[in-house]
Amino acid sequence: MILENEANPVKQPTILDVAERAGVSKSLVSLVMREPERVSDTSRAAVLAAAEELGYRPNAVARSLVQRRTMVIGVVLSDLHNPFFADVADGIEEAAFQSGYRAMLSSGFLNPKRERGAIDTMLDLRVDGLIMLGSMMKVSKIEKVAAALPVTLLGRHTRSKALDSVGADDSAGAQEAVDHLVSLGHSKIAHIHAGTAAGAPRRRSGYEKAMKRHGLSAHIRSVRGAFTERGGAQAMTEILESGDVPTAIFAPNDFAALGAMEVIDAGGFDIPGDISLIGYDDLTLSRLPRIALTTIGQPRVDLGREAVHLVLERLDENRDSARHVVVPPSLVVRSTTGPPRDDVS
Amino acid sequence: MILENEANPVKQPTILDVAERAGVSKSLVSLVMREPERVSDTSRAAVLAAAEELGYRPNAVARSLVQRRTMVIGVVLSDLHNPFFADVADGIEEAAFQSGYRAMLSSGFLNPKRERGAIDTMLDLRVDGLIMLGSMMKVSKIEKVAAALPVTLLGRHTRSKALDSVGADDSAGAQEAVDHLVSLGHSKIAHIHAGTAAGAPRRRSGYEKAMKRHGLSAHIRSVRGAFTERGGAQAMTEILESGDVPTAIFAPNDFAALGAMEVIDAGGFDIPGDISLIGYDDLTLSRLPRIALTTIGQPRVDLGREAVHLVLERLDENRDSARHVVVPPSLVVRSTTGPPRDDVS
DNA sequence: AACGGCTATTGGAACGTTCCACAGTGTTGG
DNA sequence: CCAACACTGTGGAACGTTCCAATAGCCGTT
Repeated sequence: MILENEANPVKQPTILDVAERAGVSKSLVSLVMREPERVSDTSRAAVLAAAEELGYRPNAVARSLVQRRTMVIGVVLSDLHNPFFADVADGIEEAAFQSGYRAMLSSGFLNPKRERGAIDTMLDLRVDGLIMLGSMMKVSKIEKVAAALPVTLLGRHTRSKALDSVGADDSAGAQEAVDHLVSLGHSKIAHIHAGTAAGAPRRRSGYEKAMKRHGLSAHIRSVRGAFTERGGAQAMTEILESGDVPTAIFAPNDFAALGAMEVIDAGGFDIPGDISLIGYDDLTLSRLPRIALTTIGQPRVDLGREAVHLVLERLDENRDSARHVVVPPSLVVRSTTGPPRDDVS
Repeated sequence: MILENEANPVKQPTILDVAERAGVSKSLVSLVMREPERVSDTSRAAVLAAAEELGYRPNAVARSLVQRRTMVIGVVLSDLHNPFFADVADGIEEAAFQSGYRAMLSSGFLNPKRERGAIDTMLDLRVDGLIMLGSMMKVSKIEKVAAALPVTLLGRHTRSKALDSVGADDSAGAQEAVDHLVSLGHSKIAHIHAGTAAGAPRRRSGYEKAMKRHGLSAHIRSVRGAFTERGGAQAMTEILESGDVPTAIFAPNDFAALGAMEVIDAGGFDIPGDISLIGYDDLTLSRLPRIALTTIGQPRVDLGREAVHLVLERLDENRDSARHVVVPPSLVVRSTTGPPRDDVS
């Protein structure tokens, strides 16, 4: 008895095995797999039967080699834990599948070095296009990657000539947030900003623009925070300790809003009685009843779909100039916003 | 002027281009890429310089074809949104990378058909091994896949002879939950169970076992719920409406606990004053101060690492019998559990 | 009877690597 | 001074497909 010493449990059948069994040439088997209608009924049946019996499965590696296409779109997410990206990835997988492509994901672990590694892996595997979700790398580095294949940046704005991008209109979203608060009667509306992080500057300028539009320039107040729970908490602490407490807070995203919420709760203030709070992103957890955060939602699945289209335009329609797509966000009203206590303060 | 009509922005250089430029054979270039120390200093320098100038990057597709190995471990997650899987995936990527492999993720969208599609993609791409996170497919179908490559099931128990598995000890975790409640003085402890869903039966039997061990057989009470917010809410509603309200609830997971929490809150009961609540899984959101759920945590990153090792044992060490690894869970105490109001009821 | 035009099928080259047997070229030691 | 051996480097086969030009067979037309 001879022991099988292969690492692989079973050697998989190749197109030649199928051809031999069906009594035809390998070319015909290949044709049956790709364009069955172009083969005679008898041959097709024989090939299909042989393939079935052997459990044949075309080797995508070999196919990719000769076609110089993998039909795979690589997706590098900066953070697997961010539920926002999960929704976007859904849209990406969906759209890719419908166009005959498949999506493969890899995580960057919120770390530019590891993100670089993830990209290299994708490049080695010769994916046909790349979508970067919330990348933390420098645009100039990403542009170098874009010289080799179509790259779309998602959730981050750029004016790059080499790169496509798709994102929500952060300025418009911020203005919607302010409009909502003003319509409730607020005027002392403070903003926690997240510095120069992706999307943060536009949210801040949208806030300022809307405040001016409502004649509230005097009340503009931006406090430095970050896109994290901690950043939101620190900024909120600073605001409370200043003694001058606004009636409403516009946080740069939901995580920061959550941090602010904790500090407001701990300070003995009521939300929204004393302070209204609005976030940005509409995380899944923001709709939990105990949280019930009013926020600005982004059309996540659409974002994913749009990103795939941008890649495919370059791949299948030879577009070679950059496109930057902007989609509108929308307000989601829940329980953390309401009219200020003293309408006439 | 001739227009470049290629779909690919730039044709990537091959090993032959590098060889020509460096004035050596392709074999030598290959050797420099794989075992640089076996090449003379001058040749190595020449090859490296040529590769650098050309921006050469070995084609993993071609390499995989000849080596019949892709050095990729496929990970099929049943749901990208489940933060539990995100942590596990971290462990997987980490461990795979350290062993020279790379992990590629794909989502099954909580749908057995699409999960099947994700697996087929992985199989076509000839990944070397497969890890399934919280799969929704029948074990018998997965066993067929396991005939072609090493497969590890994570977060789901099986006694399969063809498949490896790794999971936390759900029975032990459930017992820890009960032990904790009993040590606080509870005796009327009800359990919301999730039927036959993955892991649910063991959590239920662990609950019953612990109750018996504490001489509380008379108080055993399992109400049908599910692994979702909604399922938890429905079961909790049923419990409250029964008139016989226990002093503590052990939910089958954190999502269900969240649902129960909403119903308890809405019913005007205090947590943990009137009712203590304990979940299972330790989701990231469970540690938000407004939630602060006491729960049973699983060593997620370790689970991921262990899954990779199981795959690699088959791949690199030729193991061919199934292994089922169980890791112990641990209690995480937060604010939803406390002593019952009337210690002497 | 020869030919043109179909349709169905085939063999071989190509894709970009790795792997292996082998060929030079010194160097060492008997 | 030559056999043995390291050390470097090379050419060709192989991996499993797709693609393309070529062929075989058949039918109808002149």
